[in-house]
Amino acid sequence: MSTKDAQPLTGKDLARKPRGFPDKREALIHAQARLVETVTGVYRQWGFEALETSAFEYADALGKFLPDSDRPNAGVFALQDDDEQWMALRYDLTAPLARFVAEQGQGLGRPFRRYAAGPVWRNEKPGPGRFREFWQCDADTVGAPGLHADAEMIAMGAEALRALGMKPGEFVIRVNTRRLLNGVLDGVGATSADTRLAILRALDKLDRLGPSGVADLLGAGRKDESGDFTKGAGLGAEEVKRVLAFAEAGADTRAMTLANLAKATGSTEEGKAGLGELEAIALALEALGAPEDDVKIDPSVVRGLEYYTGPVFEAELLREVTGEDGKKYRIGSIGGGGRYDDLVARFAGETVPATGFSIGISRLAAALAILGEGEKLDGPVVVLNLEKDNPGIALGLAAELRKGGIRAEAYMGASGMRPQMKYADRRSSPAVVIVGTDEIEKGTVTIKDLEIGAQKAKAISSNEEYREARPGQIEVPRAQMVEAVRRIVEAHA
RNA sequence: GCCGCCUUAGCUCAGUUGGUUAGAGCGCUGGUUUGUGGAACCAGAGGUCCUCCGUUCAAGCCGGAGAGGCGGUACCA
Repeated sequence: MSTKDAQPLTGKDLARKPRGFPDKREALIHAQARLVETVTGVYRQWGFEALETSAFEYADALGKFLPDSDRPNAGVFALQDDDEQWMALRYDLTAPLARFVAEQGQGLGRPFRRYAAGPVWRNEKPGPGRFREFWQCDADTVGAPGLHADAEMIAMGAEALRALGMKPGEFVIRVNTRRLLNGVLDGVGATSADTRLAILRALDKLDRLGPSGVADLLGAGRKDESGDFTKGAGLGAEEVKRVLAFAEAGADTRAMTLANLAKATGSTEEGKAGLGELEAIALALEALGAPEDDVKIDPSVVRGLEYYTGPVFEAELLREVTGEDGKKYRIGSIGGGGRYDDLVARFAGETVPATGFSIGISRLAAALAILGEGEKLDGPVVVLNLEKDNPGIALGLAAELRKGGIRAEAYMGASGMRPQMKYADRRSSPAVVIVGTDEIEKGTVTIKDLEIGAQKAKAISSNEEYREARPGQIEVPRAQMVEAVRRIVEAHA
């Protein structure tokens, strides 16, 4: 600290972006806006209403459910208000909802069904598709204890992902319940909190590490590629086998998985109760028409180690994603949720059953950007500034186009024509308007369709020919400019 | 947090046994063409060789420490 303070940063060293806090440009902003609009549209259709809370909450309202109880100060961004109370940026949209519900008390009718979209902040190590500031889009039902409320969340989540254009097999929502997991833990005689936690964490990695990796983690431990060692849960060989058999009970259909689980679960109270929960959810999913491809029961889903009390769900992008750099990226989880019956009780004393689903907008947008599915957006029409002594001509024409409802700008600067054309090209302009001495004398404007121009240019080899051809170019009387430009712009859209 | 790899221009990188003024391609800004996107040619801008300390007559290159980045792992409400 002291060394750095003594040598203040200057110049480029000063222009540093904190990692994990993305700068978003045109294409990404529009992609995210479309995602939010689509997802909230589905939530509204299912009868949820909008609720926005602010970025900051008091740290104690975010509660003991901090990111990592091993490192209580990491995970959230916190600061002290001028009355010395600790405030923290929200790390999800659920904890603030619980605070809101508790604060409103009986005044809020129940069940309360709300959706929300906005940024959340987590102070963690960022990675590809993983940020310290990112958007989530949530729906929650507060005050509904029945399992059909959880099933509704799951089916609606699947519908939202479908609405975003995902095809069968491109994503899956995997469903489990904490009670079933508790049954397994009881079944192998895991009593200490540490051991139970280690087993759950190992299970959660089944899809990434595979059965042998999970077996290592359940037993003595596992060494990763870099040689780092992770201590295991310390189960005996027989227990490892039983836990793995349970975790791998997932099958093609929900009914088959349930049948497998009935065999693997054993006779513990919690196990039976958990199985019953999943059966009830499966039934409701049937009624809601949730496709088998979209929603699977998967006993290896753990998720939410702290506040989930019952069913948990995890949405995963299955498509393999290859970036422009040729590298393959694993996007993984793009959403999830579950039942959190005790969260409101922290504030109110009164237990309020609640369940919710959350879609990770930023991660999805990053995935779609990597997939190259960002929208190609047209830039503005550019009016070239050729009469350098009289920039008012270009300004006036641009104003006229805008008045006609066309997105347009006059070129700012006094460069030659070539740089101005290059500028319009880089902006992805649909057209440029060219008015120089010739046009002024004739009372016309020249309009160039840049897309047609680009297509025709491919067939032209010499530079002279290219210039002579002036592809995609028309000259119209000045009075017809707005209409002629509009035709070109609309043909692009 | 732990482990590994990496750090030279906006980007991708070259840079010999330590040797004088650190380069290329792409990109950017312009010009050749007072008026045409691609191509060609020409020019220009752009560098704390990550930082500091050390070794040396001499360090982008060698040694040490630190920082940052990437990947893995842990964690992920």
